[in-house]
Amino acid sequence: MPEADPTARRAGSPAEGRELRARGQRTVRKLLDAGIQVFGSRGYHAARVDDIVKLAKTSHGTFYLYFANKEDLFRALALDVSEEMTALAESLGELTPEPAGKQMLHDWLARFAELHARYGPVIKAWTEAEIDSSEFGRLGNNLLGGFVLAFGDRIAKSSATGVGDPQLTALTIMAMVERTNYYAMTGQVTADGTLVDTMTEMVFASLFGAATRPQRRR
Amino acid sequence: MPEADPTARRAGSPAEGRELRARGQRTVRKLLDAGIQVFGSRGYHAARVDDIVKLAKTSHGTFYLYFANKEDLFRALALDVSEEMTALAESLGELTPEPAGKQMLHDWLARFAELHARYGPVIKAWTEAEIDSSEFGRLGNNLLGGFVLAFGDRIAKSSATGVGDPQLTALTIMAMVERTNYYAMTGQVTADGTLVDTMTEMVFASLFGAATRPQRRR
Amino acid sequence: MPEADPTARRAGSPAEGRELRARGQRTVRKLLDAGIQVFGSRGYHAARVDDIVKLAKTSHGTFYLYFANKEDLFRALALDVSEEMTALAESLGELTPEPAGKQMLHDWLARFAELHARYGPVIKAWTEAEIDSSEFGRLGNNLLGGFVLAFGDRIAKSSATGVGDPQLTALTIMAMVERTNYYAMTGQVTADGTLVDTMTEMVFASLFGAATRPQRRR
Amino acid sequence: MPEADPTARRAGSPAEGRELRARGQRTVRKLLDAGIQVFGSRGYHAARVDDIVKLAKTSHGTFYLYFANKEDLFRALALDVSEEMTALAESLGELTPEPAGKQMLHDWLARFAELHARYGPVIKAWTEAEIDSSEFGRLGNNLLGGFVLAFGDRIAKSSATGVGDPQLTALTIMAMVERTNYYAMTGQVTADGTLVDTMTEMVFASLFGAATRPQRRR
DNA sequence: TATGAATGAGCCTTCATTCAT
DNA sequence: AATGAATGAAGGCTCATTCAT
Repeated sequence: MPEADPTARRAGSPAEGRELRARGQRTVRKLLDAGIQVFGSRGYHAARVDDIVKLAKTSHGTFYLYFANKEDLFRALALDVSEEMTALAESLGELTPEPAGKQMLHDWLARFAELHARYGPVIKAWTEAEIDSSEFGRLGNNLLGGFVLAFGDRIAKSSATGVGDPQLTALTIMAMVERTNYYAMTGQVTADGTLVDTMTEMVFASLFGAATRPQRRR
Repeated sequence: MPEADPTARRAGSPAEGRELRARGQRTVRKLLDAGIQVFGSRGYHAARVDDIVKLAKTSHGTFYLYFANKEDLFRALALDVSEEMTALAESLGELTPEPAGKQMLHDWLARFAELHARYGPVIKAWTEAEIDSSEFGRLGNNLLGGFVLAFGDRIAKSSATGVGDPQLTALTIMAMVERTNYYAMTGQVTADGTLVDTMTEMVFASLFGAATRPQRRR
Repeated sequence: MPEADPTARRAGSPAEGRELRARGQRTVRKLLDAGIQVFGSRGYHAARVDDIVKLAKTSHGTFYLYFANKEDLFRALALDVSEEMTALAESLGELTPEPAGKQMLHDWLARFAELHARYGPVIKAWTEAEIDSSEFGRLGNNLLGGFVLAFGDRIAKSSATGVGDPQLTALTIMAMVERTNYYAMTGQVTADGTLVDTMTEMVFASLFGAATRPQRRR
Repeated sequence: MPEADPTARRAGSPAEGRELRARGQRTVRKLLDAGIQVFGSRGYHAARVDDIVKLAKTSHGTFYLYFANKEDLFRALALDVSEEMTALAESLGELTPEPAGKQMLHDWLARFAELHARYGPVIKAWTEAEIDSSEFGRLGNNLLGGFVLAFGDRIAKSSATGVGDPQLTALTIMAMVERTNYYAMTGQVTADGTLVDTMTEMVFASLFGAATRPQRRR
């Protein structure tokens, strides 16, 4: 399971950039990484450029060489998240009551958990940044919207006819998935495979009932 | 130089401690109400004492007459929420697969939605305030913890044996309930009765399967 | 010759304001006065809000209570100057070759010198501020423009038919008057009555020739 | 670590000191020219080294290879101006009431206007730089002083006995000449030959009266 | 009990200057 | 001879909190 290469999608670096620019590239990455950490631990508003700069072992001047301001760095991070999340949403397969469908769902939720573990801090700060920035707000909506649309679409196409409005169901499911991962991140629950298992059962049961669950058989 | 009387801050406890005169009572209430609004619309950090004071049509001096600082006002609000939420958590009845059990669940979720609609802004800001205040953090955990404990307890006592760890299931359920209500508050979904219905179905199905759902019969 | 009351034209203070507001009024005036001094000695860009605040014996916070920023304070000052200068321009009387006309000119130039002595520092900084602010620029043009128009008008109506374009002549005259006063302010020449006398002679001669000058008679 | 060679900075002195290679010469010239433009359009303080460097299509590092700092570049420019202006001051001929004298005056003013058009931006910034640099201040005084001395001397030697103190008269004349050219530069008046004509008339009339002006004859 | 003027620590941002390549 | 990334001191501005009335 290869870590997505963080270099690949940022700025204008085709493969690995040229020698001379390598330094700048490294600095930008240090700042972005520091940003993830600081936004995560302090939140958007409480995050100080000074914290980010210190963590990245660089200077204020350098920060403003690459980013217009705090918001700009955050936006860069948010865009990254947005892209990866959108891709994930679109990768959701067909929902079927068969074990294969359950497995697919399980894997998808596992990938969501993985992504969330990496970008959770940004997502957490996002909610806060959303507050006064319409752009972030829109991004936030689109992010969720993408998932709800994708999931709702799969529900509608599935045999889970028992549920009500597919979109609404999709929304509650995504609410659960997002928030449970958030709880895991903030340490309010231990994040191990069990969490993904439990979520899978929850979603599966809510869509197809408990029929396929062997325990119910006894 | 009298320390602001802590009892004065609690909106619902006029019995203990020196009573405030009617005028003071009114001022405190105006400030608390303004706090809910401003924390809700701006978030904890971005909320300005000036905003609160202006909305309450009073002055900075008066603010600090009743509250030690911004955090203090927020704590007062948070305690209110905490109390009401705890009471709600404890009021959850027995979970049964019968229609009566479903009805109980539906009513309970409706009451949750009601409470959330009232205190949502505070809950929203809570997440943000949590970040750097261990006390708020604990409050937050306890709040969620109370729900998870109560819900987990009811699951364990129910016939929903098919689910895995009751506590974990309870957590995912509460995650869904909380976050869906949050989405409703931020307008990312229209908040009407349908939402409560959908959540009820989701929870019910995830606990007892789709057996009671007439649609599955055909 | 009464000093123009600086209180009269600023802010919203009808006669002397109310008791409670007196404090604020005083603070604003202290800041404006400090502004004149600091802008004068350091120039617009080099002037530090800190300098102004220290001279006014107040704090940064207070400064921003009354002025949006450095530019705002400067604009307030500039408007004062603009108003007084415009009034002065309009007060120019009829230009005649008679001794009475010369006397009028002399008095008018003396009043100009007086005003310049008071507001010189602001006028000096103006040139600098003009550079990047179109608003200030326009103010500057209008200021000069008012004088040129008024003076040109008086020339056109006078018997000084020998001169070329009245407006152009007026411009050169105002250039001389303004700049000479500036030299006086910066100490490049000692500012006493002789300066006004010399300017009067200059202007008079350039308009009406040397005919009225007794020295030429011999 | 070689101190920037001071001779390198003087645009017109390639003879003394180590000669720069052609490339270096060109770079210095580009920087000086860019300096004139940027100081002119932005003013001394608002001028950014970055602006100069970009306009000169070179780098920060290169800038500091040839100039110790921003002030150093400005000084180089100021010295150029100073020299040319001093030369001009000394070239002023004899002031006589005859047409030849008027012609001489006219030509001299035209040359002043020419020089001002070229170096105006520097002169403009000079005033601002003067403020906090005693050296520039002195330069400024000397510059003006040279003109006043030269002009005063010519007045004293002339038959213009009607005027008062020759030095004072010279000062007001130079004030007019300098400021009118400044107005022309900033576009507050259109700069064509008429301006020089008008100034010539003004100066001539103020020195010798209107006797030679044909218009007065009728 | 209430007011609003005053305070100043703290944070974001700029830009002249240095340094490694 | 040239480059441009990096630096950090300095300055503008905000806002929670205090104080005089």
